Amino acid sequence: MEKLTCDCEVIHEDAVRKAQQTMASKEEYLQLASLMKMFGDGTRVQILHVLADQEMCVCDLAALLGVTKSAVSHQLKALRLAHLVRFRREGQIVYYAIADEHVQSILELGFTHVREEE
Amino acid sequence: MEKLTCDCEVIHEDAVRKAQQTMASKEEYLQLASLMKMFGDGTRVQILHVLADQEMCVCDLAALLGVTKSAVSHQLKALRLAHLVRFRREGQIVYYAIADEHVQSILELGFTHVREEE
DNA sequence: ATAACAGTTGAACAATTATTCAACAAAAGG
DNA sequence: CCTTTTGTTGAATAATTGTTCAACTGTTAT
Repeated sequence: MEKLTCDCEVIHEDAVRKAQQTMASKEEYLQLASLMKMFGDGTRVQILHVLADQEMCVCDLAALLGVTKSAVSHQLKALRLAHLVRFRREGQIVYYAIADEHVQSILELGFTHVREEE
Repeated sequence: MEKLTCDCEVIHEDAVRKAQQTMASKEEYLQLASLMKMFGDGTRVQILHVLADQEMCVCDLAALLGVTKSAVSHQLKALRLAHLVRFRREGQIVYYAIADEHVQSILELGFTHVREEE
């Protein structure tokens, strides 16, 4: 039995109960939110879109996006932790690429939605 | 001809040029990022997931999520501006629902990705 | 060794953001 | 008309976040 900590009473008890049953756990929503957060930044979304076509090294990404290597590296680390990119080292150069096809699918759905708005 | 404002030289000129051609405009990336940002918060993503199943009023959402009506209303406004939810008023009660099927598709892809991680 | 270059990291700073509180608008009912 | 209730709004606050700078790692070449 969970106390409802809000400033109002439930109006449609049936709807709320039904929702409670179909909901995922709070942790899962937080995981989902932090995944989606990766797509919620201009620099990161550019990186992901570019890497969906071809692998690239940090330096080229920095030049392409007009930011410092450091900035790109920080963002790539975040994307790595979210399992959205993978990388391979070749000498001193590190090449990054998209981790899997989900990334591309999510980007495409997003673009579709954006382009449909008036 | 655009000056590259970063702290390094281009290493793979061909890769960078190819990327430049397939890239969308900066504005489009920012629009996409602000769309995806809507999914990048625990409260909002819960709201979207719940509304994907059934419409709900602000009060019930607040009770369900354990936050104030005000917090829910602020988030619903953001979701409205991103064209992710629509609403109808019935007396004093305002019912919110998902705007279109894209929302559900994006959520599902996200959940799939999250659940695939070890 | 030493120098040069690619990349990473942590601290600091600025900017954005999510929540609460309080005040307000709009509808319903006594 | 006055009260109650749903919902919205703006200001304030706290927390998160993206970038830069500077220092550091590791690899390559002289």
